[in-house]
Amino acid sequence: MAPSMSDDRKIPRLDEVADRAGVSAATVSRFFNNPKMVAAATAERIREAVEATGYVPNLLAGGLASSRSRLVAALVPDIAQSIFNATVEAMVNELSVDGHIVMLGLTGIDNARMPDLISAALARRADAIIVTGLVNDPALRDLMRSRNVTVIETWGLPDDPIDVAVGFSHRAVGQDIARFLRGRGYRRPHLLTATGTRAMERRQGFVDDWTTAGGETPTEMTFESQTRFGHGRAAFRAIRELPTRPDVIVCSSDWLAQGVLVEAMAAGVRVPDELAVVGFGNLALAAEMRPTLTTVDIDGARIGREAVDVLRRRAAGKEIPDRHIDVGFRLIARESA
Amino acid sequence: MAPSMSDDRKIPRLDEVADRAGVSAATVSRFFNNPKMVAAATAERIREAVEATGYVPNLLAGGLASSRSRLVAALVPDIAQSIFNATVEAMVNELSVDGHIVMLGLTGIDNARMPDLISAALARRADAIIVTGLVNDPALRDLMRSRNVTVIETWGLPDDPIDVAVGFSHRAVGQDIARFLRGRGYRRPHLLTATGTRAMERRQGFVDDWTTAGGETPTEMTFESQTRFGHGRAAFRAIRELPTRPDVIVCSSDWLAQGVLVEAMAAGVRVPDELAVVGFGNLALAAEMRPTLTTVDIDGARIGREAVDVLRRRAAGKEIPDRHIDVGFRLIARESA
DNA sequence: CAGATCATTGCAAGCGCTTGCAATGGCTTT
DNA sequence: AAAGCCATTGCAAGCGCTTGCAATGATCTG
Repeated sequence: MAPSMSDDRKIPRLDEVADRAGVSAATVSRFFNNPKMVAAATAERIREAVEATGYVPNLLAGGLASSRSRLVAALVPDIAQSIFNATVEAMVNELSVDGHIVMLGLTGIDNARMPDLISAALARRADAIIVTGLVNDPALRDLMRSRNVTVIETWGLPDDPIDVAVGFSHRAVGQDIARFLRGRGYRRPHLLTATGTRAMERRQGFVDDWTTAGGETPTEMTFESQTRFGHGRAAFRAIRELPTRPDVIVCSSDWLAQGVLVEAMAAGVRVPDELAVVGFGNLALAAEMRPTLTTVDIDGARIGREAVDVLRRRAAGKEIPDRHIDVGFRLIARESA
Repeated sequence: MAPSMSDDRKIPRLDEVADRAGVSAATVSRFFNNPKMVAAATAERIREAVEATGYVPNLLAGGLASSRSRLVAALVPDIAQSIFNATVEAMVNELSVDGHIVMLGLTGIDNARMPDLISAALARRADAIIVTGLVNDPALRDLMRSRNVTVIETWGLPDDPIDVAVGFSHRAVGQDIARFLRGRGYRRPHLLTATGTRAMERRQGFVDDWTTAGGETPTEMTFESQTRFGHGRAAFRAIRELPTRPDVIVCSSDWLAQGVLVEAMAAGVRVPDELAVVGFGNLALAAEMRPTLTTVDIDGARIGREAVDVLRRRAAGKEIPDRHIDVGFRLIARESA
């Protein structure tokens, strides 16, 4: 009944468990951290003592002594309706198997809180820091490199990773989309791009491939903020005013694409005959709405798993031969293009 | 260039900063934890020393000594496309202002991993544990109550909270929907419900209100798993086979509702004239798709903020007078009903 | 001007665990 | 039967910080 703050019943400690089991604290410690070192009979007595006392190890103390925190920081821009959620989810699930916890840090779509969050992670002596946003500040990169911490950059493949990168080539995505649309005979693409670095890389990949192949420079619009439905809507209307109407709209996110689609349907524009649409992300909706959306699928969960795999290899003392781990992507052709 | 694991440059400690600033370690500690206690001139020297050494406090050691971890555990079923994300996002953002970090735990939709995650949180001596899933095991509830940790249950208002609850009455939601539909003249509701405890409470609220007001017992279907688009689709088709066709479908999630809607449109059924649909959650899509969805909006971010507010009040030594904090809900009438 | 008050600071004893090293005793091996 | 090996366990010295208590000097107070 009383609020839990007030009852300060004593919390059992390691040595009490040890006393009860008739062994030293060291043995109980080993029971938790290195079970194969303790004899079966002893282990059983310890197990009973733990049970009886309701002992829960103090990992703050343990971490201090061993300088292993069993804490991994996951730093993402946001989780509201983020494309990164599958990655975070996979990471959290994989790591909890190993007895690690994850600190969730939200850097903001502009990554403004990145420095503070990295500090917070280092202050807790995180075993690893996994970021999806970009860390541009050289001082920060150096700080992380100077610490005994694994750093994994995900969802992209920077030329010179801080440590290890798990992701795919955004440029290649753009190129693939260009190639695909060319193959389908489209002539006048219009690009709808968010101003983020990666969306811009995809855009550049598209433009380069398209023009190199003799296509005209695509018309385009960019958006400052995170792209949502509303932007897609507005964009569709703006596009209708264009002197030469595009025959396909290439969006930097499925949200954007979905907005365009909804507005196109409302305007009675036939998709893809009059106007085709391509998205990016393959959200749950993409395959469910009508028309179904042609988009690019990234296996976000796999990115999370691969990242954890790197951590495991490190923990096992193995070297990571290739600092770039490419998980690729898949262009999924559906009804909209 | 070398992987960061290998260069073990020495990490600066508190006393090195102290030496450099010509003060004792205690003073530097106070500089970080209780700045108003140190003289301005001294603070400035310390600041410089911190800067020069690149010192980052070791919060494992600090937490051990002070028995304050500045760690809050957030335990949610999942984050894939979860209705709880706004709550988690708000919490993380609010807490980082106070210098707290949040440990994200995914309990699974059946809450199977809840016990392990609570142990993990207690092992890190979390200052607070915030759960959205239900903690049914009495032993677990007692364990948490016996520890010096604030426990906040969210998204519901259990009769006897472990500590504090922030949420709303699911029963009342069901009742409100029943009242609303009656007001609009609907007669034959059909319920689509996930088997979760809370969805069931809403269902019960609906049924009780509906029948009490003289309505016939609604037809219904329940789903074992997490409800997605696909379930809504399948449900729609099944409903078409019913002997008496319902005039409104009440879904326990927007996903379900959206699936029904998509399938209804495809089948040429006019919404809401031939068939109305009500959802729950007010996802981003609800207002964007056509027809727009009548649903119930929960201010998830507010739940997160209120929870953090409770933590702050506790930290300030204030008592929490009411252990139930009701954030309410809003039924949003749109086109679909 | 003596005594009291206050703002700063340092001392040193922990906080609860981990782990290198050494000790113990039972088994093998020759 | 002596020597060597191995599995198990205990000892004790930290890990890096916080904080109650006491000391110091400065500023007030009457």
